[in-house]
Order: sequence, then C-alpha cells, then structure tokens
Amino acid sequence: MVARIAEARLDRVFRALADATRRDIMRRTLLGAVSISGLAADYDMSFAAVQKHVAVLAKASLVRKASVGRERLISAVPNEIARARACLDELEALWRHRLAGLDAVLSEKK
Amino acid sequence: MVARIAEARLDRVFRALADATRRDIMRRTLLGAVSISGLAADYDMSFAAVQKHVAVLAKASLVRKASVGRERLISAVPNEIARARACLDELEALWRHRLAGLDAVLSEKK
DNA sequence: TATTCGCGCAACCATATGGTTGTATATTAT
DNA sequence: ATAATATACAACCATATGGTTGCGCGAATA
Repeated sequence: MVARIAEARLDRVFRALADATRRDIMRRTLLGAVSISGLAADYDMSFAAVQKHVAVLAKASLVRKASVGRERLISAVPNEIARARACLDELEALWRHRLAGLDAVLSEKK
Repeated sequence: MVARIAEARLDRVFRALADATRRDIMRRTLLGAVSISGLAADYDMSFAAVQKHVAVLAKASLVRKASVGRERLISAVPNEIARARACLDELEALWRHRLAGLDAVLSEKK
C-alpha cells in the first residue's frame, strides 16, 4: 500500500517539527543555506547535538545538504512542509464537514 | 516569555500528530464524538494502548473527553490544529520570502 | 445480586530520543 | 608543515515513547 509509506513520511515530518530547535533551524534555512557550524553558533548545545537535529530534518526530507569545501550547507526544502499542511487541511476540512452536518440538522429543525 | 509556552504547545501538537494511529483518531473524532472502546475496536492493539494515544492527543489539547455514563466520549477540538497550520504557514511564507529575494537579485541582473 | 462492560492506572519491557564526550578525517589558514 | 576548522561518527547516558498485562472501580445489564 502506498498509503503506508505516505503515513510513515508524515510521521517523520511531524516528528521532526515537534522540536523548537528544529523549527528554528527550518526558519533559518528557509531563508538561505547555512552551514552546520553556522547553525550551531546560535544554540546552547554542542555541535554534535545540532548535527543530530539536522539529521532528523534531513531524514524527513525537510532539508538537504550540499557539500561546499569542508562545509555542508543546509537549506530547507518546502515540499514536505506542503504535505504536512495538506494533512492539517484535511483535518480542518473534516471539521467543517461536521459543522455542515450540524447545520443540516439545525436547518431541518426549522 | 510567552513564546516558550507556545513553543512547548507546538511541540506537543506536532508530536501528537506524528503517529498514524493518532491522526486516524483525529479524523474519526473530528466527525463526531466516539468512546475510547469504540475507537479501540478499529485498531490492532490493546484498549490500554488506544487509551494512551487518546491521552497524548488530550495533553496536546487536540481532543477533549466528556463523561457520559461509564463511557468517555472523545471529540476533536480544531483550535490546536489551526495553530499548527499557522506554524506551517509561517514556514511557507519564509520560503516565499526567499523566492522574492531571489527574484529581486535576478531582476537586478537584467 | 451477580456479572459484564468501559475506563483508569500502575508496572514492566524494548526501543527511540536528545543530549554529552571523544576520536578520526578532510579542508583551510598560518 | 603545522595548526585550526568543519564535519562525521561512535559510545554512552538519562529519559521518553509505545506497546503489553494485570488489577480495581463505577456503571449497566441479566
């Protein structure tokens, strides 16, 4: 089933976004490519910890690495963000569906 | 800082949504209230496991419980979904900002 | 009344997560 | 050539997560 794979992707994307540091890395790298040490300078944790956060984002395909000399430039990829958004949109659509159902019931009572 | 609390809330919401079973529970409970055992009947896991999933959603304020007799009716609350969507919207807005910047650079080259 | 049903909770287990330090390697700068 | 920088990777640790089973309790039913 394709759905299984899609669900696993969504798992990874939402999991990756469930951390304030990683969301911040997304914001920084959405604006432009940044090296890992460039990122690490901004957070109160070790370089290796930031490296791990980047790895989590990369496995979720939220970010890609480009080798430039001894650096790895990290830049965000918006594709999976859109997928996650589509998932939330679907949930909100279901909610509106429920409201529409209630409206139907209410208008029948008139 | 209020931001800290908001970030922690987002952590919980994204974490809660990072599981296919919990996303499915959201879909079912967005359409209407369902008891925990009603939910549990649909998944290949124990009642207690489903109970825990519901607890994760509840702690993220994605769901609320209403006691009716011996049952707890679970229904989804769309508020936190909207917050999560706003977060993703912000990320996509940053991406468009980046594209706009590139456009500016490209048009200067003309 | 006795029993079954729905739920909450605790204990337990295996694995994942988020952090650390340390070591190795490739690239850049002195 | 040497030193410093940027990264990768492994080992380790504490805690969180996702599942299980078992027990107790209040509510519905026979």
